[in-house]
Amino acid sequence: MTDQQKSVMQDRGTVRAVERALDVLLCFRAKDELGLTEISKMIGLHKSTVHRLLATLETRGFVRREQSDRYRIGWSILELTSGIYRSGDFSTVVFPEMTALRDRIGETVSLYVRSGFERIRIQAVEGIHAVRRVANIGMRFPLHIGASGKVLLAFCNEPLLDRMESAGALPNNFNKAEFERQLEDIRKRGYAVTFEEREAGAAAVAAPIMNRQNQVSAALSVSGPVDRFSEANLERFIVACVDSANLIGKVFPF
Amino acid sequence: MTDQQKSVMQDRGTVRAVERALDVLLCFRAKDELGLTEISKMIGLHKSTVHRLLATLETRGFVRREQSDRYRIGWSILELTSGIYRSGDFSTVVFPEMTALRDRIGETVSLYVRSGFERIRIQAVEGIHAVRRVANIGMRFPLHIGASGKVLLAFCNEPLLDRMESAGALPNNFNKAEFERQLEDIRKRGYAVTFEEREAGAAAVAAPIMNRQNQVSAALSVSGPVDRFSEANLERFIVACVDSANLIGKVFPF
DNA sequence: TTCGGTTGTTTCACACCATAAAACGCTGGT
DNA sequence: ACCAGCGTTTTATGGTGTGAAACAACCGAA
Repeated sequence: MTDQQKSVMQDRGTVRAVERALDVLLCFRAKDELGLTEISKMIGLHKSTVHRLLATLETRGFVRREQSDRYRIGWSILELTSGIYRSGDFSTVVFPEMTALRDRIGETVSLYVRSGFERIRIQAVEGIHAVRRVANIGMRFPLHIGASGKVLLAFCNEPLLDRMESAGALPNNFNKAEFERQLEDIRKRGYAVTFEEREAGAAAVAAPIMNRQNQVSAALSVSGPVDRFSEANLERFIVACVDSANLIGKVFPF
Repeated sequence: MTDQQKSVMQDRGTVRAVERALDVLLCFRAKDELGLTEISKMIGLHKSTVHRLLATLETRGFVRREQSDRYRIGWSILELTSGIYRSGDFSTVVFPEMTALRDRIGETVSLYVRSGFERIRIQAVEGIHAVRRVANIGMRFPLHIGASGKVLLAFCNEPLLDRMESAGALPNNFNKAEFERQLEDIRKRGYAVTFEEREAGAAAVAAPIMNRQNQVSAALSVSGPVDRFSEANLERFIVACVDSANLIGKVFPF
């Protein structure tokens, strides 16, 4: 163990073994079936260490093994998610309003929150045109790409963009001045619109959900294929999305 | 630390600190907002220990704090769930078939797997009569109560009931001989029917989903108010449920 | 205001336990 | 038969997780 590692791990007030175990769990974001050696390479730990961590995770149901040598996320994770939306009355207010918005405009409605320098899609209601059900709830995306990311950045009180820059969370050729102008525009309008930014062929409208302290707590977005985001539709989408976001922000105690 | 504790923790091949951290996480099954001292009382650890564990969990996004002193489950949990159904093609086979079954009969369709001495509802499609959306996916129930629990027990190759008995997972006044007869009956019929067993006013039909090794891998259930489980309907429910379970078992590589 | 009783937070010395290397069995491919 | 890769087990070492105690900040009661 190097001196650098030593000095880093000194006095952080955290438990190293636990951090490593959680890192093992987070490996399953990338792939939903992993072998022991595979994991040990991903996080740079010794096989035996990972083995013990996995055994520990298994006793509590956080990982499971299907046949013999392949590990998967365990069912305990599900138990914890069932309570995640219970904050206040997520299921009686937010989800119904998202569904109503989807029914009004027909496109996919998503809800994002910020976590660190990323955003997480914490809930989604599929558009009526959706051919396949993509269950990518929980997925992370960068903050600086996509309508809802920009909304979360634009209405954030702290100088988040600066912190991202100094943390190296932005690409090298990132035009910060231009981006700041975009954010200013979003703040003025009260919503964001993007075309084929995060995904080719896709467009999105996003509006901020503000809490009572007038801080942005989430972003509500409407997204779908660009060809359905015509001039006429776009106006409808914007109005509907902003309205729903305002309504949720008024009612929901984020 | 007592000698008893020492001897217990010897040679388990697991990491104590990690087990404790996971126990902290599992506290959020009972309540979705907890204070530090509250947790420390629940699992019998010192405040400072829990504090360090929570700080560690927070760095990886497994818990979050809303205002200052209240802890909640973090968003990282959501990231892990998104991949949980990806085993094989859960979303393209199992979920559509469950939805189709619901559309055929109108009642709530649930999917359970066994985890230890309990069953977990890993997916559900609400019946058309459902007034409120109950998002209790991930919820645990005993194996010996309810139609799907009995199915999981009946078609389990190992002597699970014996192990439950010796582990004290059964109530004191449990009539094991009678229960064994019920299981034998379920094995003969190929499905289970219960009336007001787990919940007052509710009835359920459940059928096993068998994998290629002819082991039960899950239980599919149809449930609703008893008054809709009349003689005539019941027959339809049973046939439809068994059919869907067979279909899923054939296609899905559990 | 001044208490007492809560919180959550920080510090610190000591014993303990997590660690990684190495050796082990096992399986599958060549 | 061989090798390469896997997961598992064992072991000595010293790093590190631990809980008591002291601390700070809050709240309601007297």
